[in-house]
Amino acid sequence: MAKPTVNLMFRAFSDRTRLRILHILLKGEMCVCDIVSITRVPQPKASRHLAYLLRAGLILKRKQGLWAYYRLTSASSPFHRSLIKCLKECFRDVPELSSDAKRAARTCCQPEKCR
Amino acid sequence: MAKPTVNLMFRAFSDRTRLRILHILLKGEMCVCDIVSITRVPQPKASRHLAYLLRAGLILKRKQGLWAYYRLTSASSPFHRSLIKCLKECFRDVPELSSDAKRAARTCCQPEKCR
DNA sequence: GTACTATATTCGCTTAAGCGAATATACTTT
DNA sequence: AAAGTATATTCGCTTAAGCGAATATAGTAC
Repeated sequence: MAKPTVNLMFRAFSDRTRLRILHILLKGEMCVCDIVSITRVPQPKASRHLAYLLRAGLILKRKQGLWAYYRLTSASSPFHRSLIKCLKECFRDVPELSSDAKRAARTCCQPEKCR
Repeated sequence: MAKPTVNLMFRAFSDRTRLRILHILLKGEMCVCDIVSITRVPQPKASRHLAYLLRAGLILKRKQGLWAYYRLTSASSPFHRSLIKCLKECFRDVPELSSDAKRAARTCCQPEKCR
C-alpha cells in the first residue's frame, strides 16, 4: 500500500461518520457489527467508510471466519501521533461521539455476542 | 460566523495548497502577494483557498488599502491547538513545504516590497 | 478623469465524495 | 445442498471541490 499523503490523511478525518468510527476504534479492535450497532449507521455505509480508512492507511483489518475486525494502525510518525491526539481531543466538539461512547460501553462488554 | 465543525476543520487541511498556505502563516501575518510569490500558485487560486480557510474559521483577514493580510486565528480549543500541532509536524512529510520555507525566508525579509 | 495594482469572484468544466438501495461474496450451520 | 449471517461492492444519483481562464472590484497614483 502506497504511503498515504498528509492531505489524504486529513481528508480521512473530514467526514463525520469516519470520525465516529475512528473514535470508536480508539478503544481497541472492533468488528463491523459492533461498529454498526454503536453508530446505528447502515452496514453498507460503515463498510464503505472502513474501506476508505483502510486505503488511507489509518486502520488495519483482520478477517476471522465471517467476522472482520478493524483496529487503528500504530502511529508511525510524529504527524500521525498528533493526528490521533486531535481525534481524542475533538470528543467534546462532536456531538455524536458521546452517545456512541455510551453505546460502546454496553456493546464491548458482551464480546460473546460477536465471537 | 458559525462555529465550524470539527470535520470541516479537518477538511480545510485536506488540500495541499491550503496546507502550504497554513504552514506559511505559521510564521506570522502575510499578504496575498507574499503567499503567491512563495507558493508560486496563481493568484486567483490562492485567493480562493484563502476564502475557504476564512470560512472554516482558521484564518483572519485584515484589509489595508490595496493589500489583504491574513493570519492564523488563535486556537480557541484543545482540539484546534492539536490541529495546529499537526500542521507543524507534517513539515517533513509534505515535499512542497521545505521549498516554500526557503522562498519565505527571502520574502519575509523584505517587507518594504509590499507595504 | 485614466492607468495601474492587489485581490476577489464568476464561468464552465472535471473529478471526488457521499448516499440509499439493491446485490454480491463468503463463510457457517443444518 | 439450502438457509442464514456478516461483510463488501455496485448502481444511479446528487453535491462539493478543484482547476484555469477570464473578469470584476476597489484602492492608488498620476
